[in-house]
Amino acid sequence: MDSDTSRVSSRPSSPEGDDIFLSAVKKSVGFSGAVSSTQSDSPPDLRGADLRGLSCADEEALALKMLSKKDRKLLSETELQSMRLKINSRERKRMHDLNIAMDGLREVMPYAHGPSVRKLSKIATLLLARNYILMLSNSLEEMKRLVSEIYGGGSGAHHTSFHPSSCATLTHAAAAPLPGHPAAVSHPSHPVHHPLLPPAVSSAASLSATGLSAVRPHHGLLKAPSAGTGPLGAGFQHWGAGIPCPCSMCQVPPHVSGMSSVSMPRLTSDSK
DNA sequence: TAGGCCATCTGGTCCT
DNA sequence: AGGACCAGATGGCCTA
Repeated sequence: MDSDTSRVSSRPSSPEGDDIFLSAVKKSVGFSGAVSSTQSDSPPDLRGADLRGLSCADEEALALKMLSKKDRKLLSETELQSMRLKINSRERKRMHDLNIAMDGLREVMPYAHGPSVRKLSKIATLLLARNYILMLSNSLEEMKRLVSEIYGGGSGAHHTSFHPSSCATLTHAAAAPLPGHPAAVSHPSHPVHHPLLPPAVSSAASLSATGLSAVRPHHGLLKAPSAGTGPLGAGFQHWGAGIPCPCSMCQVPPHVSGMSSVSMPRLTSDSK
């Protein structure tokens, strides 16, 4: 009944709730055809033949007229069953909302969005989001530090004077380049790893701590290898495209007041 | 065919 | 009491 992420990237993570609910109702009422045998849609003791046909209003009314002990028990079972359906429906809705939120998270992730790109799995989305947040906050701190270096009255006020040291503390020389950065895209053998990498400060220890190795993002997140756009695709080509790279190589204008003005919408607009 | 990922059901627990 | 949340179980679909 569900479809998987790899089928179509735009696959809705939530199937039609009405259909599922209706099918659940059918199944619960005794519509046992085309239903998986093991998946008990209602407690096994409630799936007796007595409940078949109670979906019909007439038969339900008829059952209400029968006030024997057995039928009262039946009534309570039907109530129990309807309650079960309600609970199941709520749970479905809850999971659907969760999936919607997950889709929203995917949309703002620095990851390719397109028909040829497989949707990130849930665990990959969460791990990527975590590391992306860490990376952004790290870059923000670095940015603040550089700005204070420039305008703080130090001898290194000139733009080029601080580049080597600051850049070294950033990601150019680090093992984990910023996503989309030239240093990052120069590793085609690790197409999807970079977006998942933690900030430059965090090293392999942090990487393993996040369990990223378990995600194995290279194992086919791309349905078809897109050599042109790379793993980040059109949605996140380079920091300079929308998110200024904090290094001086990428020439962040000194008049940029802060990261609050950084055009983050780039991510959302491209992700569409 | 095995493994990964997912949706759904279900019972339990906690909270309001 | 009712709802939200959670985790385990189960089966379907897809890919390597």
